Amino acid sequence: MTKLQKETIYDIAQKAGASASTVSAALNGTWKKRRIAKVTAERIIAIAQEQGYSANLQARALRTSRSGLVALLIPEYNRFFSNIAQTFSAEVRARNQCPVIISTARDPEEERRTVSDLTAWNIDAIFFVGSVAPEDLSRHCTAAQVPHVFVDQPCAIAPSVVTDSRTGAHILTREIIASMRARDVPIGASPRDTIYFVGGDRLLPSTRNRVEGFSEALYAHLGRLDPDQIIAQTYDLDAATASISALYTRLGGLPRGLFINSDSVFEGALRFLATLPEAELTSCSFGVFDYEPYGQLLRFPVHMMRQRHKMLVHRAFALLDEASPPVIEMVQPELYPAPLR
Amino acid sequence: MTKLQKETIYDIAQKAGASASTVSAALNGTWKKRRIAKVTAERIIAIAQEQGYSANLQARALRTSRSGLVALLIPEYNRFFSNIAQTFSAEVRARNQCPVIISTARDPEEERRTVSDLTAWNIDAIFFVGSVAPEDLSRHCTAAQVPHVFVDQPCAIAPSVVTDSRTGAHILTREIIASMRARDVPIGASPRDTIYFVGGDRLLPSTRNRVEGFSEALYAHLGRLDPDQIIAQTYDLDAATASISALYTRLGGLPRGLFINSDSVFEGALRFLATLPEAELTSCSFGVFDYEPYGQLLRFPVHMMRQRHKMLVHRAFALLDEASPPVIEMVQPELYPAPLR
DNA sequence: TCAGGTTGCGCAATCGATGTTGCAAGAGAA
DNA sequence: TTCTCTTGCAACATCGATTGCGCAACCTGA
Repeated sequence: MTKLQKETIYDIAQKAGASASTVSAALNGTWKKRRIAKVTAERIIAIAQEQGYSANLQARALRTSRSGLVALLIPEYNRFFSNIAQTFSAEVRARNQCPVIISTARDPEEERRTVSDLTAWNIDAIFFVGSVAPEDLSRHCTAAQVPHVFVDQPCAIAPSVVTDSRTGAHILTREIIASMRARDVPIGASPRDTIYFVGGDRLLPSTRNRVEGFSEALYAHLGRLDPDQIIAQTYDLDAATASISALYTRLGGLPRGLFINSDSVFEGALRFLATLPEAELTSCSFGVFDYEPYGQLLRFPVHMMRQRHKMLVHRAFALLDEASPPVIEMVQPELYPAPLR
Repeated sequence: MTKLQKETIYDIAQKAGASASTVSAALNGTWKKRRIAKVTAERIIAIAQEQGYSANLQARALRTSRSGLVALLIPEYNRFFSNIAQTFSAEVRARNQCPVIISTARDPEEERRTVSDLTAWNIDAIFFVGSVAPEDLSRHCTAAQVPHVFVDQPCAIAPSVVTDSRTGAHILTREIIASMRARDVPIGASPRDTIYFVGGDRLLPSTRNRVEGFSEALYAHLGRLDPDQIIAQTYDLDAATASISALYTRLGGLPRGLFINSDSVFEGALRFLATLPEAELTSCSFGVFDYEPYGQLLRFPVHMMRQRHKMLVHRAFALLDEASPPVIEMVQPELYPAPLR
């Protein structure tokens, strides 16, 4: 069993008959540079091992002003962000640093506070995922000289890696159109015979780009587009339930196509959809901009656009490593078409 | 904009015409106790505010040997653990501390390393969720004098809060039985006309308890139970797919009842189930020991047992607060019966 | 034997915040 | 006026690891 009273390099030094600085050098691997005899270093290392010594990281961080901590800020713990977190953790571990993951609930104030906290911890780097106010956060980090990168939400003044939402939305929309045509829906014939875009926040670039990709694809097919077809105020789950329900009432039934922005919106929508008879559901072609394995197992066909979370994270690390200037790197999402039945 | 060079209490002291210790006292709120004049304290606080000062937390932690960090260790980021993480974060924030969430991939070695890391950071407390080797971890924490608590997986030598898996499994099993009877299944008539338990790790207490609850309920109804009906080696998703598939082959079809242990197993199972025609699915009554909103929207009825994650976390905090001795506190899960169709 | 080079290691300052101790100035009492 | 309190604040040691600097001891060649 290890000591109750925490050991310090001074304790080790005493036991090894050396000085604290020698111990420090030995344990750091800098002993060669500091011309410590190999035998001395090895003796010290052996003693430290057997005593179960581990350095006080605050002291080290205080001295070196590097904490060995790398943070990931996510809005919440949904499937997409959790996947990102998983990939991020593994990568940080592989670099012998410590991953710290914090959710900020899409609250700009909370984001700022968290960044302050983290810089007060001399954090080595911060990954922002889906932040609400990127530029503001970036300025904070720059002021505190903290390297940082944005994922899934671009920042004008910092390196960013984002999913190509516009192209993705375009492709997904075309898939929905194809699916409707396969069912002989007279696209555009009536307000119900078209596609509606639901969910997300139009003020955010990702939603904006998805709306653009959606609009382009639909316009290319139909030659027109009603602004009413786009209902994008929030990612909130309950709001999604309400939106779909309202749309249903307005149209007197489900539309023939639905473009659903994000998995939380999907989940919210399903709460309403679950109350409908199966026949109504199968009369609508669904496209979801996100991937949710359960989606493929529902009673109606759902096309999904999966964001490549591993790629996003890996590219983000690459940008950090090369101390990249502000650029926006695009990663293409993958289409998961609905299984044929 | 804040300074480029980080400010210290010494800088503030100079600007305020005071000493560092006075500044420290003023900013800590301990100025009253240290007999600093109110005006002085207010002047210092004002200056610190306007300079955007924030304390170097390593220095503070080094001095006080309290970091203000509270850690949560989870096996992975699935829905249940993510919910726990969310609740945990909020609670820690409310206490003005900093939540740190780390996933250890169910790897005991990784768990130990992480605990070492955390104690090296003078972590204030650790919450272990679903740990593989609780006693070992607990000893480590005790040695390092770190308060800790176990959630969802009991520890013999530390306070723990767990879901009452046994009672929950009993109730869920009865629900499956009721559902089978409603469909006029001749329970026990043939190997297919009964319930199979799939997934989880029998070496872990939670799975063991669920198996017990399941067995009791089934035995109470039938008066017998074949050990073959219990297939519980792992929580792994791919393994679950394989298990269900093998069971299907063995029985020449789906059984009439399935008790599915955890959402990851559910997801794995669905990969196979999705390949079956709808009629086969509706011939089986499903019970899942976990809650997954999508489950209520599948093409077949699924009964679910939801773990009360908020309650689990709140009780865990309570046990920590009262510096509880080793006890195991039970929290009842909630049944979410399949919606009627 | 001595200048000059190399090897091996310890001294002490430092990072920034905290808190104990002690000192000076003013208030009140004698 | 002198003595005792009280008030208000600064000096300084401290937490533990890191690192620039420098000092011995030893070696080598002249």
